[in-house]
Formats: sequence, structure tokens, C-alpha cells
Amino acid sequence: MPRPEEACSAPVGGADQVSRRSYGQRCGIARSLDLLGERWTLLIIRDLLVAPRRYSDLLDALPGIGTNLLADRLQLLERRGLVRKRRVATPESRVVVYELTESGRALEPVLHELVRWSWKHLDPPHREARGDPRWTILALRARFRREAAAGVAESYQLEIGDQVFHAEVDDGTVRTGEGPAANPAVILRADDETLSAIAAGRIEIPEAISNGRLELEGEDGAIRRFFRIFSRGGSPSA
Amino acid sequence: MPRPEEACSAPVGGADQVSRRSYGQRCGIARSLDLLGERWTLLIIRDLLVAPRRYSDLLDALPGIGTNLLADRLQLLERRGLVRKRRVATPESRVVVYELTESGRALEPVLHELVRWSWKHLDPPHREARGDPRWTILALRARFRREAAAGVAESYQLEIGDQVFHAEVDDGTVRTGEGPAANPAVILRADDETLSAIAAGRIEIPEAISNGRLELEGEDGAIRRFFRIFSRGGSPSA
DNA sequence: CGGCATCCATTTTGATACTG
DNA sequence: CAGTATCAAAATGGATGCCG
Repeated sequence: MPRPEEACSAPVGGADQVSRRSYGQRCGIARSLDLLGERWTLLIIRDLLVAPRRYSDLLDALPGIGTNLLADRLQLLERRGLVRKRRVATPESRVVVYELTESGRALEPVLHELVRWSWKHLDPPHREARGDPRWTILALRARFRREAAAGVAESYQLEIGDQVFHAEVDDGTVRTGEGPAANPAVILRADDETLSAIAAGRIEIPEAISNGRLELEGEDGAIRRFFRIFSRGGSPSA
Repeated sequence: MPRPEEACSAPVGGADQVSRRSYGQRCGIARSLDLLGERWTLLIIRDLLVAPRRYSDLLDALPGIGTNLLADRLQLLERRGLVRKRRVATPESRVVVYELTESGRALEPVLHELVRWSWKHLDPPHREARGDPRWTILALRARFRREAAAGVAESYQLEIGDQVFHAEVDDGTVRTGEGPAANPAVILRADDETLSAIAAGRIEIPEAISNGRLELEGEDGAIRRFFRIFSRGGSPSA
């Protein structure tokens, strides 16, 4: 006997599988998870949130995923309208990058809440866990407090391990990205483990500085602003 | 060759499986998904958010889960510290209920963001999808705006289909639950499909009233307050 | 009955090999 | 580099059985 939910799945595409498992519930959470609940999906979105990436970049950033699964997830995400595949013409050859659509980018608040939850309610990560500075940038964004950034317009440079990122704050908004900042008011240097521990609130800034694990360059006022803007508290619900 | 992540999983319990799949990443999102990413897990938490429930209640609310999986998920959630099993002594017999721990309840903002995302970025649900008024109550909570509730202290009664719920607003906080409100300033009556569509912003309130799909009792001022408090906008990120 | 444990058919997944 | 193809291992879904 065929299950009722599958009976009338709309025949949208061509050689579409008939049975992607759906919860079949009239509930925003269940319906979101119908699209996002499979393994790896949200992690792909996480990695694309920082910048568009190529297939092989994603493969590197997601150890264990397996080439077929990555291809499958990207196709699904594309059909679901969360990811777009774009051909970028470089001098030598044309490259394909995957980038988030607006719907995909709109998942950032969901991921912020997950990160915040992990800070408060999970044990510290295992030492052998793999890190990536881009994930730490996302954690930084989860600490962004719009109110504290009102009226501020300056940029910060973050040197995490051997990679350089920037955060441009402009009156209640942030934009983060790879590469150096144009005219940074603060330059922050730390290894990824240190900075992610600071973001999670597991170590204090003065402690990290005196340990030599965190280095800061810039005027005192700007440094204070930076830490006020990227400080904890943003959670809206009680 | 054994995978590195599995090499040193702490031998916590007794007959614990060695290999629950972990992403093995130093990233709050990945680590949260290590605990929450399996199928059904977040839906169980969703259902427990409204009120503690028994095994068979959950089985009813989650069609398709299968008895073994529900038992498995509940055990996992208990070991992970998100769910607590409690024996409640009733006159006739002792009953076991599952309830969220504080860490479990702390996931509510994550679920709110998922619901909000679904409103904006998903197509309307299929007509044959199964609904449950409790999910609609959660959607209502996702619309709660603390600022609009500042200084307000009154309660509302929601009659969804044949079930009755209450929402008590008290100066920037809400408490929702099953059963009637003590002294409701507003009584709202609608079927679940209507109210969930209103919550998602798919139909307007005046339209629903003139269709006879939504009924409101109470003073005009209180009704306006209700819809101001439970209105859209709460998303903190840009 | 409520609360699982067991068995088995399907799906998903992980890992590797292979191709344009 | 950007994927398919293939196949073994694990997770899931469904039915059924057990036990206070």
C-alpha cells in the first residue's frame, strides 16, 4: 500500500525521484526540515554563507561527505531554490561556483541561534575536532549586536591563523568577507581555536591577551567598540 | 582503517554503541547537529515545548515515526540531557511523561527562526498535510514581540478546532499552555488551518473574520493589543 | 493498554573507483 | 577539477512480539 503523503507529489522536474521522505505535516518546522533536515545540508549552507564556493572547496571543508553526496545535496538545494550554480569566467578558464540565493541567506538567523545554543549548552569541543576560520567568522556574526553598532562606521581586520578576513560595520549592519579590510580601525590576530573559544565565551579576552594567544592592534576606543559590538546577548526570546 | 573521529569516543555508558555519527568539527552548528540532526529529533523537541507528553502522545503526534525510533530518540535525548523522563503519580496509576530540560527548552529560539523562515520562503503547505493545534501555538509564540508586550498584563484564550489553549502575557513575557485562560481579555476561535495561515501571514485577519473563519470576543482595545503583541517582525538579524 | 525490543525490507550514507 | 558509478554499511519504517 502506498503511503498517503506520496500519493500526489507534484511531478515538477523530469527524472525526479518519487520518494524524498517528507514529514507531511502542516508545521513550519517540519516543512523546513523537509528541505534542510538531511545530513550535511545545513553545513553546506553554513559554508556558503561566508562566500560562494566551488565544489572542491566544499569537499575540503566537509571531510567525510563523499563526492556523490555533495553532488546530490547541491542538486537538491538548487532545485529547492536555496543555492544557485554560477559560471564565473576567469582569465584562464571558466569556473563554477555555488552561492546562496536570498532564501538560502535568510537561513542565517537559524544558524545563529544554533551557534548560540551550542555556546550555552554544549561541552567544549574535542581537541581533535577540525576547525575552519570561516566557521569562526560565522560565530562572530552570531555575536553581532545591532544596537551596539548603531552610529558606528568602521571596519576591522581579523587574522585567524594564516587567513585574513574583514568585518565592516556600518550603522547597525555588518558585512564580513575574506581578505583584508580597507582601513581597519582594529586588527585582531589569533589562532582559530583561541578565537572560537573567545566567541563561545569559554575564555576571557584579558586572559587570552596575557597568554599571548590574542593580539590586538588599534586605538583603545576602537577595540572597546569592537568588543561591545561583537558581544553576547542578542537572543530575542526569553 | 578506522576513521579518526571514532578512535577516541569516550566510553560513557554501558552497552553504548561505539559509532554515533559525528561531524567531528569545531563549529557550534556542526556540534549542535551532532545532537539534533537525526530525523525526528527536532520534531520531538517541538512537541515537548508546548507541554510534557507521554510516549503514546508523541507517537500520535508524529505519524510515521515507528515505535522503535521514538524509543531510541527519547533515550538519546535523555542521555544528551535535553529530555527528562518523569514519573507522575496519578490516582489510578503512575504515568511516565517526557519533558524538556532547560537545555531542551533553550532550543525554542532555534525553532522560532525555522518557523519564521518557513513563512517567508516556503510555498503554502499541501492541503493533505496533517496539522496539530500545538504546532500553531508554537507559531504564535514565534510571533511574540517582547517590546509590544511591555507593560501589558492580560491573558488570551485560543480555541483552535476543539482544543483550548491560553496565552498569558505579563510585561514582556508570555506563557502558553493547554486549557482555558483564567480571565481572558480576548477569546479567539478558529480552525487550525485558518489560524496557522494567519500566523504565516498568508491570510489577513479582516478577511478571515468576514469569511467566518475567525471569531473574536473581547474589547476592541484588547483585540488590538493581542494582534500587536503577536505580530510579525521579531527577527533580530538583517 | 503503555512502553518498549526484535526482525526485516527500504533508504540513506560513506568510501572508493572511475570518467570527461 | 567536477562530478558519476558502484557497493557495503548504517539508519529508517513498519510489523509484530513481549511484559508488567
